[in-house]
Amino acid sequence: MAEMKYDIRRGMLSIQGISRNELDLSKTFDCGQCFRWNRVGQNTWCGIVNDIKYFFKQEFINDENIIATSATLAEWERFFINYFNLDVDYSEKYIIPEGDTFGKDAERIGKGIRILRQDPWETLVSFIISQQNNIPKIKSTIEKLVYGAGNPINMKINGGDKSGKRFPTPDNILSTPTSTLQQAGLGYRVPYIIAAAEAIKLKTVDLKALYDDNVSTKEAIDELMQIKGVGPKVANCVALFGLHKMDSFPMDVWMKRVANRHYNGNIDPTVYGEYAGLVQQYMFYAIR
DNA sequence: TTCCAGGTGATAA
DNA sequence: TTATCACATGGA
Repeated sequence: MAEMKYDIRRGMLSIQGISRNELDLSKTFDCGQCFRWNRVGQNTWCGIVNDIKYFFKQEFINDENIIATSATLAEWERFFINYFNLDVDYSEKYIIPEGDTFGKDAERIGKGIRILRQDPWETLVSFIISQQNNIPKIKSTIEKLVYGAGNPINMKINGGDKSGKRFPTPDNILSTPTSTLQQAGLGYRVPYIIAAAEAIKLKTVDLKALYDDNVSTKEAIDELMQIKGVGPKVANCVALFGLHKMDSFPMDVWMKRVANRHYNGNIDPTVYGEYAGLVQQYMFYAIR
């Protein structure tokens, strides 16, 4: 990656030197891996990370990819480069075999997606909610859950403060009345969310330990599946988007469609190499 | 009204 | 081991 150049104008940090193929915010935030980044204007997104509300804007001027953000330079360097995984050159991390035409097409369409390093607990809750649900409803359910069960905070927004809610902790979930959880629209997933909160609180499942690179993807998935309501699909999503196990390969209805249409009903993720999960996201983005 | 959504657990064979 | 079914909710 070329060296990043920074410019600060009117309090907004501007970043140049990242190509469109390396980071495309629209694809990254809309590819279904995250549910709390919302488009608030043309090429502009707003999201809450580390209890701070951030704005990101991406513009392509004369082929130059310019990212503007409310994050400070220190926040960008200390947190977001890692969050967007920008210290890794994706092009060397996966393989799409010759003759895999759908794989090549998906790569072309999806290039610019980054696999975000999201909070593991938030990812676990989010993907339990995602089951048998559509993306707009997942987003609204998560918002209602945060509003109903999260602790209030003063969020920093462009220097000012505004009250908001923190993503509910396992303790928050366990101390929230079931009726409140129901009102968030969780449906039959309420006991699953409670089971997840208990597993984390009792350390039956230790997300921090699973994050370690020495823990294999299979070990992490097996442990996550101890939680009632977490099956192979949700466990793979948590492993990929929350634990950064890049070879996780979630198989959902859309990927089954991909398999049926392009791979004779069966995809072998191992052919795509150590970042197979990234290829999965290219495919998911391309088919939807 | 019916169908569907980034599935899973329980049950039966 | 695999196949089938119920499960809440809300948008299209």
